[in-house]
Amino acid sequence: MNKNEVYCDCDVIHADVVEEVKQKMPDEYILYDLADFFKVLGDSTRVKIMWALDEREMCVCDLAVLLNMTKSAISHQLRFLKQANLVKFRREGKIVFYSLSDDHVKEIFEKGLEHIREV
Amino acid sequence: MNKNEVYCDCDVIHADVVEEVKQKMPDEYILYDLADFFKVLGDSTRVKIMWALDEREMCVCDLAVLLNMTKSAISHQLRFLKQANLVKFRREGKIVFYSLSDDHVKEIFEKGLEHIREV
DNA sequence: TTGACAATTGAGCAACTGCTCAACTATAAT
DNA sequence: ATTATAGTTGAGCAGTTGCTCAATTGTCAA
Repeated sequence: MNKNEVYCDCDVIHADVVEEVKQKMPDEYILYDLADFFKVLGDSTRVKIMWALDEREMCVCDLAVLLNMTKSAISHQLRFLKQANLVKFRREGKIVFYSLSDDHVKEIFEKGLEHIREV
Repeated sequence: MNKNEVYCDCDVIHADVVEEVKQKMPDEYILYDLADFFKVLGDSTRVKIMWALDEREMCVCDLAVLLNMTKSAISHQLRFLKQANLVKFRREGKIVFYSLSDDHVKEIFEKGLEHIREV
């Protein structure tokens, strides 16, 4: 796909505004990564996991029991959270304990929760 | 589907932990709404729109030109953002101007951006 | 009233996502 | 070694999502 192709179906109305905003626009990949970051938090199962891990370190089985889901389903979602660096883990024998990996994320998560509770 | 049915395929390992976390767990719908909130921010088109509106109030056409997309596509996404109360709008003749509706959201959005830039 | 243009909307489709299921690995106990 | 349990993984499928396209609404100017 040609990146320079024009898909827009209308003429610019406020050329000055568009130009000004375009100048300041961050690199494409930054906004892409930002969307991916929010996307990881944009699923109820993952949000529940995040909330639980925000309370306590937990293993896959406990999470499965808590959320009444299969280990497999939980494990799949933990994979996303791991890849996005939202959770970390430690192994203790057969058991793998998960916890939140990042205070920054914790803050954003808790701010989101606060926002929802006010609406 | 029966809500009380058990889907989990394993026994609880740390019953005390699960019980404690279950007690504190917010109502189902709260975490559901939180996921929906993040989900709205979890798309690159909507993130770009949010970023642009964080800079300046803009009309549909200008957004379409800025992001090189059709008015229709932009309008569809603005619909989501409207429904989620992330943007507000005002009509001026034929033109509809959109802007961010919420300082809380602005803060979460900017914190997310900051987080991405640090990684 | 008619035409022009900004914006919205619904149907439909291709791409994506979250789960299930079955097979697998890792570790510990016997 | 064998068995049991915790956890992971890949394929596949049903449900969801973001776009296109065409039709429509809303507003203004001639």
